[in-house]
Amino acid sequence: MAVRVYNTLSRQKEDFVPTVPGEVRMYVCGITSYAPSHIGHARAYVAFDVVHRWLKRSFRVTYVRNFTDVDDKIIKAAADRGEDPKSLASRYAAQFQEDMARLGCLPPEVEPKVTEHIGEIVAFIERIVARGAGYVVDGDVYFDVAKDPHYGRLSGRTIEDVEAGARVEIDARKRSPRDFALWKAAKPGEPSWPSPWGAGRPGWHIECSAMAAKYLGPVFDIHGGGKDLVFPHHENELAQSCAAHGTDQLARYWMHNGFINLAPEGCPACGAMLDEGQTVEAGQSCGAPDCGYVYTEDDLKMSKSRGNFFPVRDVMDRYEPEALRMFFLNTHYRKPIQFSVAHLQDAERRLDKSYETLAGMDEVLAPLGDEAKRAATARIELRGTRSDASASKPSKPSKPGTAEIGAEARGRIQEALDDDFNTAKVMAETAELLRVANDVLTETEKARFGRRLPSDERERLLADIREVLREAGEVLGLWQATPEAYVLRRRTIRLRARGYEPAEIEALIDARRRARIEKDFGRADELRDTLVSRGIVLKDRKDGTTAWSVEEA
RNA sequence: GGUGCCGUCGCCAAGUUGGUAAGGCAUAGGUUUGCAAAACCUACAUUCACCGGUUCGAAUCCGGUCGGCACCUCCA
Repeated sequence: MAVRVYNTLSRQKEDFVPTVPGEVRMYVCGITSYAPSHIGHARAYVAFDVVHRWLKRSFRVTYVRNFTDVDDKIIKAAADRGEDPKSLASRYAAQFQEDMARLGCLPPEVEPKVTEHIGEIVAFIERIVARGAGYVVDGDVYFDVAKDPHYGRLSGRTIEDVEAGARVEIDARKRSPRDFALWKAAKPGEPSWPSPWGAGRPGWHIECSAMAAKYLGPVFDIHGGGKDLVFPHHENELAQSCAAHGTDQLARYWMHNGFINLAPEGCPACGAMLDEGQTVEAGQSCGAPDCGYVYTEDDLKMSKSRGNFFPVRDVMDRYEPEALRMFFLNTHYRKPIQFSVAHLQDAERRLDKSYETLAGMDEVLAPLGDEAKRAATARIELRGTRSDASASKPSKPSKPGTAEIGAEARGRIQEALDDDFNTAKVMAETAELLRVANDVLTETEKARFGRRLPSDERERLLADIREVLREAGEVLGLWQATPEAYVLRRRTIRLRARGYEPAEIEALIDARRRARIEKDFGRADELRDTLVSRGIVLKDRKDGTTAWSVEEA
């Protein structure tokens, strides 16, 4: 088994064989930095972050993601605010990097900006013109699509299709309506740079070709981006790069992630659509039979169409960033995702629960020290399968004994990741492992194994599972926080949202503890009711201590 | 008009180079608990929008129908 990647160019999964053995060069189109990044950006870069992380385990990876920081939209946004385009663009670029960090995305190896590569871009255009694939009109330079016999191969359109569907205003100066600008002559008041064709700025598309060539060479391994970029952006990049380099391919594998769709104007719980023009208010319940979901303030904000500019940071301020990430990873990267509050809350609950289990495991494993961990690490090793590595047999689902659970899960997770980065499958596997771990932690494993496990076997099993989860988490970019810290932080956030001090809650819990010791259950229940009314959920443990968590306000 | 994608349990969602339907949420029983909560166990799609075809065998391949979405203009 090797890593397999769905290639948009061939419309099928292919074995991943990098051009240079052991090395991967990937380019993913970054953002045009003129506004806060939205959840669609978040989805895309989380998807490629997993690609990055997974390939890094077995290859030396160079991941390049650009910032387009000169462009019509930036110029317009800056003009609207009376701000300098360059400073506006760099402000949003910095903000984007912050957002990505909060989402747990590793920074790419290179994050080039267009304005810092004008020289390379001009040289690139010169090469295209020299090869006869570009032409100059009044200080503009256009790419001559007719010179590319393969044009349309990526998006599956013929040249006729493109012309027939062209809604662009026809520019008589262009030889063909499908020709696109490589270089745009400067207009008054716009940022511009000198060039052989006069002052101007790069057209869209060319920056990616030029910067990819600089950092990755004329032909590299993976080129990625959102599905919307297939046409015209990537189609044009492919055409112009091949023209400039005299090659017939740019990237061996073209990867495109699916879109995020905003929740429809309807019930987030049952999905019942609202009628045209019908509105709901917070507190109103869903009219669908058997639903009765009560709309919250948030639902309305979320479901209200705010176009695509639904900023990630707003979502992350309101919900756990890691939960947003988990929500994305629960769906395969090529599938569309419906964004809704209900789904996000579901992810948040799952994440909280997983961290609680992780915290429980760490509690058991901590006293054992590093030796147990090292032993588990030696048993478990999660890495991508290199095409040049010896083939491993796909593991068949079986009824594994405690010694095999970790290793077999690891095998299935590896297969899932190798199979076009199937994170949804990985999430399912980790859910199983979490269940086994909980089983052992609550000492209810008898039903599963037919016997109570002796403590050394329990510890070994927990260590194995912990190790698989740690490694899977490393690839998914999940569970990177210390479980104990996470649980504490979540509790604090929710407590604050409800306006309670940890100390006053602890005091109530302690009072109840004393009442229980005195077998004054009436008083204990009374205190619990008080706590429950404040959204505090108590979990009495076997050792007499009480764990607690706070429900969402 | 052109191009492409999708339609799997009440909801979310894997599985699509054919071999007999992962996982999560919800729900119903149960174990556990002073009572709870949490956790765990069990149950929950003979069926994959519909119709027809190929095949020993199809959710997976082919044809058609219906439904949804995206792109063709800036977009992750």
